[in-house]
Amino acid sequence: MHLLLVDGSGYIFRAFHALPPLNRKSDGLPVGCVQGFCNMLWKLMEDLKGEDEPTHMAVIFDAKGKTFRDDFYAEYKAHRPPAPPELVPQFPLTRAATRAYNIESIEMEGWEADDIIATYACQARAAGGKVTIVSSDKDLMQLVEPDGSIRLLDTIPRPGQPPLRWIGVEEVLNKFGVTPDKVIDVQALCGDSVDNVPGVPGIGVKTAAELINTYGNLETLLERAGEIKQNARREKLIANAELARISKRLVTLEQKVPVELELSALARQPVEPGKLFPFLKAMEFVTISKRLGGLLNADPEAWEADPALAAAPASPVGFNNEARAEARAARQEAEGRAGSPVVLHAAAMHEATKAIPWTPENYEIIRDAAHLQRWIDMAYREGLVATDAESTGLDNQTADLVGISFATQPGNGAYLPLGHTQGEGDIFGGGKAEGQMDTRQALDMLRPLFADRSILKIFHNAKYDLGLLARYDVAVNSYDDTLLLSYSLDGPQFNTMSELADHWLGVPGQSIKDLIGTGKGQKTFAQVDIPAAARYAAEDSDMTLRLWRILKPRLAAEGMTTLYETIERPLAPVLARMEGRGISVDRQILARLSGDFSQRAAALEAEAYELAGSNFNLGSPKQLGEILFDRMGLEGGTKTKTGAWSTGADVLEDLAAKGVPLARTIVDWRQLTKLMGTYTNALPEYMNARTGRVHTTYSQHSVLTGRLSSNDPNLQNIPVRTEDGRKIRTAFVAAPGKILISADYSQIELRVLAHIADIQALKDAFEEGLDIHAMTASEMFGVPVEGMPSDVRRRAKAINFGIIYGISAFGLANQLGIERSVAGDYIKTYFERFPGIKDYMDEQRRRVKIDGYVMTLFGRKINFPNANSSHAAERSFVERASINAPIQGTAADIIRRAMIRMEPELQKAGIEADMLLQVHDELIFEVPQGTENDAMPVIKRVMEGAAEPAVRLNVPIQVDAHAAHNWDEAH
DNA sequence: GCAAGGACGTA
DNA sequence: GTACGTCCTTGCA
Repeated sequence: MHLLLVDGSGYIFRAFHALPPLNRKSDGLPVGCVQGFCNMLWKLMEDLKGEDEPTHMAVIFDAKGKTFRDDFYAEYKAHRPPAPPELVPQFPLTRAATRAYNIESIEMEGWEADDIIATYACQARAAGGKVTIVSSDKDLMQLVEPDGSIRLLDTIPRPGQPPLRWIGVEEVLNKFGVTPDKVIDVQALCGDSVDNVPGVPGIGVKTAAELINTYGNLETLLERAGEIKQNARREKLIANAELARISKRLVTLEQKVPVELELSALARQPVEPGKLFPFLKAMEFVTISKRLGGLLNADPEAWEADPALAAAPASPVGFNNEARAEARAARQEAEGRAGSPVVLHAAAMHEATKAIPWTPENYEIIRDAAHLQRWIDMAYREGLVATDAESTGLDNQTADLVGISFATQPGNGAYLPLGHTQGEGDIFGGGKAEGQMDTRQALDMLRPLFADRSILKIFHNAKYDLGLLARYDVAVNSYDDTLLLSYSLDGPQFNTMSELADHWLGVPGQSIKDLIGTGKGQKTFAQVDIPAAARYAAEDSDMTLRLWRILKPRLAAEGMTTLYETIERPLAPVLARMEGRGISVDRQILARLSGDFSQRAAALEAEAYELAGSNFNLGSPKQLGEILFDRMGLEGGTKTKTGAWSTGADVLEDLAAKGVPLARTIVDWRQLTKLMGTYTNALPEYMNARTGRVHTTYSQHSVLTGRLSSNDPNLQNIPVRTEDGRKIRTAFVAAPGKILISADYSQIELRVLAHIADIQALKDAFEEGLDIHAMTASEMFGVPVEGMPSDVRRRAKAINFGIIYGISAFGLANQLGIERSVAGDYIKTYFERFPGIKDYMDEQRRRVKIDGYVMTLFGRKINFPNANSSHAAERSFVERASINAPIQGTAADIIRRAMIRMEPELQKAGIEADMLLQVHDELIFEVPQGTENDAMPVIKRVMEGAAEPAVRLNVPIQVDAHAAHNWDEAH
């Protein structure tokens, strides 16, 4: 018999430190050690052929938890740091690898791998067999037998040494200066700092071997310690005799572990392709699979990946597609499986990262090129750097760069100040503060780093930094964004660094207000003194890096990799460029409108005072309510939730219809003042002095359903419904020599609904290009489309929208001004005419209660933590929102995909067109005049095909595009 | 100076 | 009935 025992745990740790990191391609799971382990096992079996070929074999691992040694010496291995988080998911995988090779994998709680190895080695030797222990652990040297029946084999590759190194008595003598039977006595004296075996302080291997060789063994030495001549050595031995005895117990391997498997059960089994290839495929080890396939004369492609270990399916999930429903089931199972490797990894990264202490005193201030170069070098060594640009404001189109911070490992950090000023209270802002690098020199050094695709830059809100850095001609390739990671995983739940730090790291986030103040006395970051700024900025990068370590692995664990990598991350630079371009606004048109509106508003104001019989603040709903309902005593007033009179437009319209002229006056006045306050007066304030254009800021991470939002100014709510409102659109103009194109999706949400809920009648109508609201009316009310009264169509339109919004009889009645019972009948009829709708709605209601979220066709999750609220109104709200969210969200995903593809497609087609704005289902472009007819078909094609190939919609998507010199005419 | 509420602009 | 952002008033610190 020849028994081969492999020290699996020892191998994993050595592989971890020796091999470069490797991640599974489809989900980023670390698998470097697993791959190394697989290679090692195979190579071992190849190398040990002929007379060294083992007849029995097992791989032994350390089990987690305490061992009997901890019972009598609590400090044993106490200083050992927790396993690196990348290693944690690989522990179970190496066990699985062993089984895949059809080799016994053995571990026992309470025992170290070495004890189990010792036990089997002794058993085999007693049975007259030969034993080879594959390990480079010196603790196992005590087992070596002079007769060669037990040997160690070191297979860890070392430069300049043969690949296989046999360790027999001679090698043990070289290492410990004694024969194997005395190794434990030597170790008892010299101890082991790694395992925290104390030994006798001040005695090393050399002295220990000399003493043991002189006195024969440890007990004799300790008994006769008084005879030793050297004073210090004698006293140490006498004082620490007990420590030496404990140390000996610690290093002595137990040879009588109650092992479960008999020796005979370790007899070698042939490799079975049916066990091997499903594992290798799950790990995505293509090269190993091919090589072993050739050697075993088997086709690796004949086996599917082991579903228990494979990457979670990232494919999007739909409602009406059976294959996708299956994928969803598989993914949810994967998500719920606590022991799944990616889930394990994510949890380990979270734990490990949280445990890293905060050491702000270590943050550095970079004041010269040499120091900056050291940080650039560190980024190259790590392959990544978290970074954050500090600037003078929140708008990256006007703010100036003040400094840049970096972190390459959790706990380190540096700040490169560039634009700090000196001297406060001086209206000229003082000069440049001392001790800062020249901005141009620093950026020249940093440009290659930011552009280097092999170095990952980690931002929090990359869009801001990308847009700011672009103004300094710094291009960024290869980046991650913790804000978008968080949004992909958790939606808009955590929006700020502060909230993320609080939730994931358990530390309070920083407040910029503490540095720059607030209100009138607010400073800019440039005025903050450099040490304080450095502490803040470096910590920001440190936090970003820590958050990244926690959030990135969650993508794979929770099946959100595709969403993040194909939609969220690539969209950020597209938005940054749109923000940077801005749109041209005609100041004169706005000024003329302001004049017109304010004159008319003033007239209405006077009229209102006349009608009310007194002057009051027309802008105060409180005062208006009191005048209408208390003083004038009008009937039919309703109260808001705070008990104030309700004076909304619908209430005033009702009153006007009942012959209250004041109500009409107020409605008109409100419209005009709204247009002035929000648009004609406000927009010119947003014109950028540098570009002469208006630059909105998009928020990619604020909307529950996946839509964008626009702010400062909001260019997604420019008026369109009223004639006066539309005049404002005429002020959004093309630059000289250019023309605007507006391209909008026609009925995108109803089409998405028709697809998701699989409504044949709706799909047919879209296929035939019918007027969808007229078709609905005709189905519901039995009125022919030809010559249909406009009111009938209007009612059907309201119902169609109602369906998208998660219809209720109450809401529909309100909208149409009809009885609730009539609205209920409408809904009933609708469900009868389009039966799939009800199924869809019920399915979403059911899912949100089970899962706490619903999903778009592209796999975006929309969370509803209150789905099972005890508050009935809240529950109903969640039900409606969960019906709407997959529809609105899928439409949002589609236009996001269109935007990501638009620029490369335009370029490919040789078309010069700048994408300027997005308004949920509409994209605005600026193109050279005369090229619009070339641009529009490309734009249409990209938008209409944006769902594919990820999702094949079974309704046609239609985009209408128009070109004109201003937005009103183009729309 | 700030937060909340009401009102209203968009898809 | 869904999803947003902004302006203005009000009330409190």
